[in-house]
Amino acid sequence: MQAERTPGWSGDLHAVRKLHAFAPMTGHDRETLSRLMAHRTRVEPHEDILVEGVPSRDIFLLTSGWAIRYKLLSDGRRQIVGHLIPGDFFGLRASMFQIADDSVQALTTTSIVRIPGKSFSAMLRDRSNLGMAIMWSVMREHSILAEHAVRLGRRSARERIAHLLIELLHRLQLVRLAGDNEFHLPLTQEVLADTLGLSIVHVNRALRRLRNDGTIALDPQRRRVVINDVGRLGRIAEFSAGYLDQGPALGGAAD
Amino acid sequence: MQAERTPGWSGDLHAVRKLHAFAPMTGHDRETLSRLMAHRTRVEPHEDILVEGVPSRDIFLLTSGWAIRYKLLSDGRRQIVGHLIPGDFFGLRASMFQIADDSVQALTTTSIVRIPGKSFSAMLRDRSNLGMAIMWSVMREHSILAEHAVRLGRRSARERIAHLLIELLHRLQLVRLAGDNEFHLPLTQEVLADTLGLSIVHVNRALRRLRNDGTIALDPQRRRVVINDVGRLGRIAEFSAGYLDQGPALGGAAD
DNA sequence: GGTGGGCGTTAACATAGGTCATTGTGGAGG
DNA sequence: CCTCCACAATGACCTATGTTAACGCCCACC
Repeated sequence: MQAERTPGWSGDLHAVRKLHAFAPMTGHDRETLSRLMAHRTRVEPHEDILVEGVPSRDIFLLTSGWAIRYKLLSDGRRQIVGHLIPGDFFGLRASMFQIADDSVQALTTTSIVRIPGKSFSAMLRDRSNLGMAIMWSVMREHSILAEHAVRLGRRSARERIAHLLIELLHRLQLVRLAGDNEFHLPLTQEVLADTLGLSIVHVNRALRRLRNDGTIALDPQRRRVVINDVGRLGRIAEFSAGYLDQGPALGGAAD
Repeated sequence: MQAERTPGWSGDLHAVRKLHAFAPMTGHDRETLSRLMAHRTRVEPHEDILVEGVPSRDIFLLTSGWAIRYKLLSDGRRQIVGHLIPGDFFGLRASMFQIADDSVQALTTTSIVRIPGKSFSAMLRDRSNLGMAIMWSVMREHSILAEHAVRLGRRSARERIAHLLIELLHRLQLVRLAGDNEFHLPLTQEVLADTLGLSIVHVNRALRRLRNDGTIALDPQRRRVVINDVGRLGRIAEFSAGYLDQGPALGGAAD
């Protein structure tokens, strides 16, 4: 369903802010993006945008709301392999391979922009900053995924939660969707559990401990987290932002 | 330390075979590769080739032996995030960002080829098949990593081992380093544990069960695995090869 | 031909985290 | 106003996996 207008850069600043952190978005790039954004689509919660095993050629940009990338096992177990927030692209891998190798589902009402595979190829061919910036954001996603694996394989429940919260804080700050120490977190405990490889009950326990500690505060109604002591949470998580804050090495592969 | 000669394609077939699965390697591509391979380096077990946090501009190609990609926590916990086998490239992310965001260490005596960042950039700029093929192999690695996360987050010890073995069987077969149902596996139980997010003891237990089952056979001396019943192991793992066997969509982003 | 170190194997025991079951609460819809 | 439903919260209990500790084997090295 069609939704918001696209008056200049009102709602799409997220992507620009993020990409800008990598490569300067020229007027031309912005124009290109803006043209691509001509038609946005609204997606409702629980709707799948990409489905594992199904062909897809296009690239997507999430412009508002949250989504997850996940895989299912036949007995219903689900592992969430990533979270998509405004400014994130997805579908690139699916467009390079024949088919999507994981599913993407909206968590909240979201709006997305579909960039035809052809347009994206053209951008790459022209070596526009935009194309390069998107490649960079794929690499960054790869880094995030590697940290996710460490979280799943070698951290305790408490550490996993702490680490995820700090990671999200950083990512959201980059697109100005988080304050210094608080943000809107539309994840149910079930989603957290499937992200962190834990049971719902245990997520609840660990969360409560963190709250009793006074380390964080949750407002379940407004779905808001406040991190009372960012330093402490970071220490629990043993978080180091290296994998998120890397600028590009412009002389390198992207030269 | 300098080692083998590079007479034509003797030892480097692995990479070619793998890349060929993606895009036809023209004579020109082969020539380029071969020029790049001019000097190979030998790396001894336990030697780090890349270190998390340390700058690196070059791309590497592993031409023989095994290596791992890993991260450490301050108390010594280690999570292996990937295995590198002959034909695998690494260092691309490190070259796009300022620094490596994980470490790469040789498991066996290996030989590697260092491709200067500049040469790689040039290949990309020229849109050579080689450059594209390398991008493709990065994407494939991303897919493998996503499956790794699922393995860590939502599979039991037994399933994790089964899944890893089948994955390695497939990957090794692609470069002709595995037979129909057996291959050389130079991973100690400690490495398996750090890969699978388990303790050494528990890896041992799960492995023994698999052996008692008759599902697999191990020759610890010769470091060889024989999978007596590939179908069964695959069913235990709930393995589907989609994420490994994807050919390229040449009309897509790589068009 | 000792000896020491790396690796695999096992048993006994400890615990983080899973499962099951129940209750509360707020919002959506009749 | 009542009902339903999704979600959070918690207690009781269970189990997969971790920990500690010991032992054996092979092999490299002295």
